[in-house]
Amino acid sequence: MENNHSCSAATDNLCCFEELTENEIQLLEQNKLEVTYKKGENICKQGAFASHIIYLCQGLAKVYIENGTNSLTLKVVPRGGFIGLTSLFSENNIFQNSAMAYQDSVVRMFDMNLFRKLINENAAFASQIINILCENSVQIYNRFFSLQHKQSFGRMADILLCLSDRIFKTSEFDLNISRQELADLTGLSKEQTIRTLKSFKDDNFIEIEGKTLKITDKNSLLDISNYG
Amino acid sequence: MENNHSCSAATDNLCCFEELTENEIQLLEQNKLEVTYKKGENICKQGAFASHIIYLCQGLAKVYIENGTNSLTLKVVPRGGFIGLTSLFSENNIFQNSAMAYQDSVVRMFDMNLFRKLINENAAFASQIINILCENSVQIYNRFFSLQHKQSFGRMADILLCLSDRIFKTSEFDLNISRQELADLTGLSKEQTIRTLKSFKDDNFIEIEGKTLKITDKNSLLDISNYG
DNA sequence: GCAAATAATTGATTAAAATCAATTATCTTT
DNA sequence: AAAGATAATTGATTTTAATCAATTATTTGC
Repeated sequence: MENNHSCSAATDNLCCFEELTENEIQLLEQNKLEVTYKKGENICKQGAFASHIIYLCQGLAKVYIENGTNSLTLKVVPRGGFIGLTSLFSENNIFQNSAMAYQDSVVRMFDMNLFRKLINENAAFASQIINILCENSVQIYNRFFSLQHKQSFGRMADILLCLSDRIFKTSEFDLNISRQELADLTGLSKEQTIRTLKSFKDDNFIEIEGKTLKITDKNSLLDISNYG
Repeated sequence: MENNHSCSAATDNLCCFEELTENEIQLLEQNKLEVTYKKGENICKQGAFASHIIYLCQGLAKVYIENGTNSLTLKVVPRGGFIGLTSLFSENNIFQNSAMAYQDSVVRMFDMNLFRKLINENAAFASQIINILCENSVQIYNRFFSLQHKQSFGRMADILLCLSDRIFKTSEFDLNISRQELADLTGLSKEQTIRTLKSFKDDNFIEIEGKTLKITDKNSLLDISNYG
């Protein structure tokens, strides 16, 4: 499993819209809604009616699963990612997960039935959606494995590498989420999250300066991710 | 999250093949391989070349993710389920997970590129595959949540309810997998698995007679699953 | 059917991380 | 800028389940 640090990102660079015809794009455009969310706002709630497929144009969001007590961040969705794709599943018109904006975000909402119709009529488009779903599954599986079998250091290394490689695409980035959010990503308590971060800092694997986090020793993090 | 006991099954009753034309079915049939696996044998290995999509005709299997040290059972695949669908994902010709036969099993193997071709040419078929992928994702997400946020009793309740409701479809079934396999399903050690099972037995939620397991108090298990 | 091997069980100990409790830092609002 | 609120940090304690070690059942191969 080298190089497989269980990224929680949904990197849908694959642009499915390219497969649509002029007409189909127009249909989508005519029926789309554009909505702005502020940092911290809910984009959708688990259990609510899923009337639309949500496409994140700008910003950053998390998709999470919750019950009364606990919350688990399933994935981080960057610009270009979809939210609510699992509700495409027939006879399933409710959101299976919640989503929240990590940053101020802009989304486009496409009518669910229209989206389904496009899938049923345009195989190339459907094929792209399949790609997205598959890639997404692979990432969640690896993340699942990470949280299940690695302990605090490995989990933290995985998440930091993911954020760096997949989300921000630079070794130095503004970690503008709270420690609690980071804890939800690692599946640790916020206290344990803080202690683990501190340990990485003391070992000079990372630097933290205010909200800015810099990975200074990626190889060590990779080692920790792969156990060591 | 009522009624959502994080089932690990892939219940693809949705039969995607119905959407294929005579010609397409013939194409698939002409290029299929049929292979038999004995209990315990590997059906596919993570990292190996994924030349075929695997369809489980008979038997029962698990899909799991592994590294050198640990293994995590992602899902139980009953008759009618697919293995290796995530490898449909373009430019990804390796199996992302391993699969092993829980029981003697028969599979059909469909050429990956042919399968991709059918998806690209038959939108209704593609749509069914999307359904399967979505349903599968929802189940794995719930399972992920269960293992992440529930403790031993809740996890065990989830798995027993899943096996009963989704896989065997009866409250009394032959649990012909080892305690270690059950441990992999619950994400617990085999010792803890045994202790948890024993506790359920002592509380008269289940009866164990040799390899036969009978759920005698489903409501209590549901309560435990939903925390209590 | 018996021996060896494998699996299941039980108890004792340890370890990892959660929780609890208190303090300090940072952000918000006016 | 001050006050209050929220978030971050640190230390102490507890909890859960893993690990370790030993024993008992059950299979399997001959």
